[in-house]
Amino acid sequence: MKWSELNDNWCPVARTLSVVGDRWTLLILRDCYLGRTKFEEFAQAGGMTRHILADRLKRLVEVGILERRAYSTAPKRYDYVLTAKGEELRPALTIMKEWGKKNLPIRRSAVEG
Amino acid sequence: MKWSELNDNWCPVARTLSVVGDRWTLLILRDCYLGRTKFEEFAQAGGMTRHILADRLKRLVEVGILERRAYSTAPKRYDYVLTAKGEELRPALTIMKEWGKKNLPIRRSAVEG
DNA sequence: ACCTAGCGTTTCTTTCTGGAACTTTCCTTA
DNA sequence: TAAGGAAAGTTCCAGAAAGAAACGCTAGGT
Repeated sequence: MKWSELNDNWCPVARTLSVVGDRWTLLILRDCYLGRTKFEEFAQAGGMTRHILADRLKRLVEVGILERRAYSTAPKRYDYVLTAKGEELRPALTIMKEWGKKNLPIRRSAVEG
Repeated sequence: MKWSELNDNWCPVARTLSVVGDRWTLLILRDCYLGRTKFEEFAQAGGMTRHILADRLKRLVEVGILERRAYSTAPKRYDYVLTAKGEELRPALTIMKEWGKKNLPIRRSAVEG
């Protein structure tokens, strides 16, 4: 089965994962929940390449999790803000945060957010 | 940043995703929550190739989300069962299930689990 | 005129994934 | 006792996706 065929899967979990289930998308969402909205912010904080970032943002907008909003007209600039739909996924990330804190402690440094 | 560098990231969400954040791992977990335990069951239900499945199962065992347990010694056979650690991620999948049901309705058929 | 910021896009190389057959170890059935 | 099958992986190859890093575009600052 191809990843793209998952969006009509019988299982709602599979359909959700067809949208947010890849390596970087959930990390972008985390950044959104932390208040980031701009391309450059995601690019610097997220760690993925700009290439991938542009692609994932487009997909998140298409599916209605983020909204692409012009915040400046003179030099055309857009940022990305969470929609209500996007907010509904926040609890899932919260669970992952707690799980990571508890089960995957950092070895190199003790800093934690 | 490479995916593998994520396991010592400052962010607990990132660390969690370094373990379960890829295309198929969460789908394997879904199967676990549905009661599947055997390699062949995952292979048939999940839709991923056996290749990838073997790799992901190994990783889930290494990190302690699943336990590889011999259920037959004569022909050596193993199955994979959730640990307590693994059970703790169930709520995240539940949220994704609900989100998918609500926000990504099926177009082709009306069957739903 | 030149530099910088913001938001992507392009190119090239490396890594990962999909598909399908193959292996190994036993068990069953004829 | 030979044939066939089941379970749990492995191996091989072609094609898709990701990483790195530079390039492009628009517009404002100096």
